[in-house]
Amino acid sequence: MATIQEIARQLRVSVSTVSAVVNRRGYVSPTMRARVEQALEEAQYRPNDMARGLRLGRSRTVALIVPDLTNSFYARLMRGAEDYLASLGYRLLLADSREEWNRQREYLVSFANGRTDGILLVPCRSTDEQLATIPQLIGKTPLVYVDRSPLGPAVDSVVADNVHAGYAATSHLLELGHRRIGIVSEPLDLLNGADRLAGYKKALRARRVALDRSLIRVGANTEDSGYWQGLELFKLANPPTAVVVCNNLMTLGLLSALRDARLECPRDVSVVGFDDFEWCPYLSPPLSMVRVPAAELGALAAKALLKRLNGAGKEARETIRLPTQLVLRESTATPAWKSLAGGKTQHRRSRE
Amino acid sequence: MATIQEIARQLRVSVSTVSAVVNRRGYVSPTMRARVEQALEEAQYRPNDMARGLRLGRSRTVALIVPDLTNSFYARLMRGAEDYLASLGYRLLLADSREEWNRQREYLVSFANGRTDGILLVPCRSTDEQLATIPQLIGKTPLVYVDRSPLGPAVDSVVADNVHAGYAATSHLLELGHRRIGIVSEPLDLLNGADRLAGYKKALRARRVALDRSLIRVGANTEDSGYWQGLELFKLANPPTAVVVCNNLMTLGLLSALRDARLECPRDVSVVGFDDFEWCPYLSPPLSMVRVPAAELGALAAKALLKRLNGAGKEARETIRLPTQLVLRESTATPAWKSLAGGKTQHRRSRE
DNA sequence: CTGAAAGCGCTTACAG
DNA sequence: CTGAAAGCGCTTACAG
Repeated sequence: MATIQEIARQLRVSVSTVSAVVNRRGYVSPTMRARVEQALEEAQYRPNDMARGLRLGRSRTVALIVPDLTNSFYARLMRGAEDYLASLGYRLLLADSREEWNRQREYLVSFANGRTDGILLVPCRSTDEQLATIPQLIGKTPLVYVDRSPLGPAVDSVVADNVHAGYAATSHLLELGHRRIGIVSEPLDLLNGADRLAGYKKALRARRVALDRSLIRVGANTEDSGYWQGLELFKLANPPTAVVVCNNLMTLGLLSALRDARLECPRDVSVVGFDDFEWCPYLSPPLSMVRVPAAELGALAAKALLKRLNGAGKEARETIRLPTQLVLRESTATPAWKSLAGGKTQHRRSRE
Repeated sequence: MATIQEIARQLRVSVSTVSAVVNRRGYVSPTMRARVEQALEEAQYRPNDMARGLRLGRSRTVALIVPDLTNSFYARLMRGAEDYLASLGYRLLLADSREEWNRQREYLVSFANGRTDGILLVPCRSTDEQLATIPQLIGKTPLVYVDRSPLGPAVDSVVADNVHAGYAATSHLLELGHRRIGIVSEPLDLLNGADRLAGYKKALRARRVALDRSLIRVGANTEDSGYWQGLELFKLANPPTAVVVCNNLMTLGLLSALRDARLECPRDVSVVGFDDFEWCPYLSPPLSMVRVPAAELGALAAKALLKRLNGAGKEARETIRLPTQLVLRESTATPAWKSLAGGKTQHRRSRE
């Protein structure tokens, strides 16, 4: 592949001149420019970004690490980040940690060594000790946490308002008349999970509904765990008439559990899931879901990172918290005992 | 960030020695090694991959460009590639062309300029002229086409056996007794689309069912186009009793069309979709789908690329074609006219 | 076994 | 306006 040197030698001009026309900077006489451009074209010249990056000390490249790229929530988050970055001439490198600390560690090191300008991280589940090693792994590469953030305040992060999301989902069920409301929570070592559960508790408290610990199940964010935790809930002596499920894969699992327990949704049990996505209206029944603004999360995180890159980097770290939205479809309804007793019509939303 | 030079100076040894211990190559006396390792540790040394890549002329990095990362089919393909590459110490860079030629072009150039070792490409829809410019865009960076391949034979590619997939889906419907079978095809400028349609025609021919052009609708791979093409089919004077839909998003759209046409699946119309994925069993009805081995596609493409990288690169280009699988659920059944006439029980599969 | 030096391809003051 | 030269951080023959 042709280099600037070769082009310069061939044309008997200096490399600075060739470099100037390649980068459209500095003055080059029109005739000179034309000659160089033609030579570049003929030689099929392509700048070597590694050399350029080495010289410049930056690559206009940002990395994003997510815990599961097959989960459309993260795919949309990625897209939000990419669109924002592309509009400013930055490239996005993507990686999937598979919720495994070792993979995440390797990616962090790899991106830091590759001298990526900055890193966007949806951290995988990890212990406090692991989290504490992150700064050391990445050296001085700027980092912004997205969607999930560690508990310490000294980081930049962009997350959803999970407390309010949990509160809103639970309140909706309470308003329909449900009093025994179960929750399949995310792991509590994830701040998101803890916050959503806190919102649930807050909603019960606001309505003066006593907290029943047997209705709180902590899942592992997988379809399987949604299934098993759901079954536990349904075989309780006094089972819930409604369930909040804090992640989309677990919602899927809970649907299976419902089926295997011969329960019908929403007739027997109402369900509110988390992380709405394109297929939800087509599920059976169409699911009421909390929509978390994935693309905005990605875009704002990218924005915060670039700000950190360009600013002196001395401003205080900040956490941005985005509102969520409750999308009602057909998986939530007035509880059976109430519609029987009170004769109220069953609460349903049209499909759209 | 500390450099090898700095470490060497500080220790009063040569850079070669430091480099040798960093890379665990060549002989360094144990005491020397220990001293260097400690200094490296203290200085929090991280090798600069750009410098290394510039010097070595390779980066152990491969790029993958897909047309839609929010489509779980491509997410799984990506995962297959990543797993294979990681096992051999290669990194994967991901990009999403959004089915837009301009984005794809920029990524190709960017990866080529970044001196990525090789590129895996699921090409976006493009004209023959656009396709013809690809070699020029990427210079001599090795390229393997995945899932979709251009028509010329002079490329490496790993694709599904789409002719047979279309044949199997259609044959299944024919065996159930359907004779008016519609198809919502992918765009025909995509070889995949053309092949799946060819398989459909082949199946009809094998059963001596006359081809009815009004039953063939060409969609655009979007949910919207699945919806509209589906409606066209259903409002035919003589509508189909079954439909093959050649892509997962279009299948989604067709489900909406069915609903809006007040048709029930599979009672009124049977449906076989393409690109099975995790939520299909939960859809209403659970969908019978052609499963394309996305992860294998990704892994084998990565393998073919590495072979090209390491081999002298002189072997003939080759196309690898993977078999698909028909997954039967509840969206396909004996046609109504037949169950009425023949008194046969309706053909159903359990949900599993 | 260890050190001095060249060179990967580029950009950018600094002269002329 | 254009050219000669240094240097980004690394690896690797080549001497010693």
